[in-house]
Amino acid sequence: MTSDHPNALSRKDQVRLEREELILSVALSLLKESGLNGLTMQAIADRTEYSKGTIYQHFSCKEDVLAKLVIRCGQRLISLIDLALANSHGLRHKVVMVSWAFFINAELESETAGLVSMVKSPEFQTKISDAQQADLSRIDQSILSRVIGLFTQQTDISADKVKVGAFGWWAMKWGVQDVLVNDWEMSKLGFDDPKHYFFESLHVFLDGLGVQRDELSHDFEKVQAQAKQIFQIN
Amino acid sequence: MTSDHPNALSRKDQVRLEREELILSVALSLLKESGLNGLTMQAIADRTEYSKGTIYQHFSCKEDVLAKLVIRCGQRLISLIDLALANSHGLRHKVVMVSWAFFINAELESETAGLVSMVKSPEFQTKISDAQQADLSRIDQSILSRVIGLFTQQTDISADKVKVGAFGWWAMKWGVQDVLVNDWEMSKLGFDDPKHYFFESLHVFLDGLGVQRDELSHDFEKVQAQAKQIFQIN
DNA sequence: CTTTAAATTTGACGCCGCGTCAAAAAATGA
DNA sequence: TCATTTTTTGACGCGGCGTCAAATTTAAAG
Repeated sequence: MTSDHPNALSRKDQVRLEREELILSVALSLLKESGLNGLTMQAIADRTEYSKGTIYQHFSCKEDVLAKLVIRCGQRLISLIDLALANSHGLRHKVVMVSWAFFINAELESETAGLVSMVKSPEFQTKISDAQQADLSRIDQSILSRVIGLFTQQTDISADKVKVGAFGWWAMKWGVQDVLVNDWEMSKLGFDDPKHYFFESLHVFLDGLGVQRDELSHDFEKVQAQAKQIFQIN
Repeated sequence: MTSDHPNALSRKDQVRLEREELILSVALSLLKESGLNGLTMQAIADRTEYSKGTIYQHFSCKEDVLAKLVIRCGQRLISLIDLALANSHGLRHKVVMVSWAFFINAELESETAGLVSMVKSPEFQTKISDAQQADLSRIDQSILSRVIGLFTQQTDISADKVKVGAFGWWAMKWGVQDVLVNDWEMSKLGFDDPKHYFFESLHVFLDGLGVQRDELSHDFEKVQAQAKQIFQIN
């Protein structure tokens, strides 16, 4: 039983992979339509026209499905970040564009983005496989190492500030994500557009770090348009 | 049936309130011992020596219990913040001490602190009463208004930066909270003590805002000791 | 103290979703 | 065609949530 295509997946694996895709896409659509509550294993089975047992041959539990969704979302994010880094110039501009990668990725699949912090909770982690935990961990590592590398390579920031820069950006970014995904009552307190305030805060932070200013980066609308163009949105 | 103590709670209400306390303390201890999974309505009933039905006379659902825990935790936080504000001087020092209020509050009851973002999720919000939602909302408002007030009153920050300052601090703070409660694999990337990095980042941010520096605020150990003293920890 | 009425407590019950597994169906191959 | 392996199926058991009719307790009235 040798494969016809030595380098390709066997027919069996091919089918298996396609079905996994199907299950995930169905899960995502259920999530969009009726939220976490509407996403049940039975519902996935019904919608995919398979039975529950078959679903369980691909995913060990509900958490496994959700984790996989988050992992895919994270991988897409990384590719957006790489696009951002490849299409920007200067530390400040790069940091801004990387931040936009996050926002746009979250917009592309807000349902999934909202699950990230839940997936990182201890309760959740105990239910998923070590492999999945490792995948999730690797995503954060990939992102953070890119940011650290970015701060390191650029000349306009002192060596001892590199990690502080990466950390501060990381913390701010997650804080805002939290605010955005559940739409925290920010507006009730006069913060109508959290993204605007995020970028203002980010610039203040970069100022504090001693990162060189540039005109383009401070123009919210212009940078947003640029981001959408780079990431090919709309 | 007039009350013996005109200004006090009626006997009935008194009993009711005591029992609510009991239920919450039992819920908290269950949470500490066996996590969210171990916290079931039946377990609360067993531990309190009441029956499930009676528990349900106090709380409409499990989420109601959790929300109440988070609200109490938030109220204690506000009192810590007020202590911090009353015992610190100058904008930078005050911001630092308020941040410590958060960290120490989270340490005092880490189980509850870890629930905050979950409680804010849309799924969760649909399950709790409007009153609870309002209480939760009010806590954030109280905190943010104190911080905004703080930035407004001080003279070393321009008016148009006030909201940016409050927002940036808020975002950073939540981001770090996220990192701390689930212990995000920060250490794997060389960020051994997130709190240290948080305060370094915070100072960078305050620098960027143009907040006056002072010696004390930059000494992590000293400020931590001061915070513990003010909040009467240990 | 008894009787009656109201208030409170109880836990068995119904429901739903998860995950399992023996049996059925399909695929393989001889 | 039939035997064997692989895959699929959905009925089932379990556990937790929330309910509600019945039991118990408390209060009031006679």
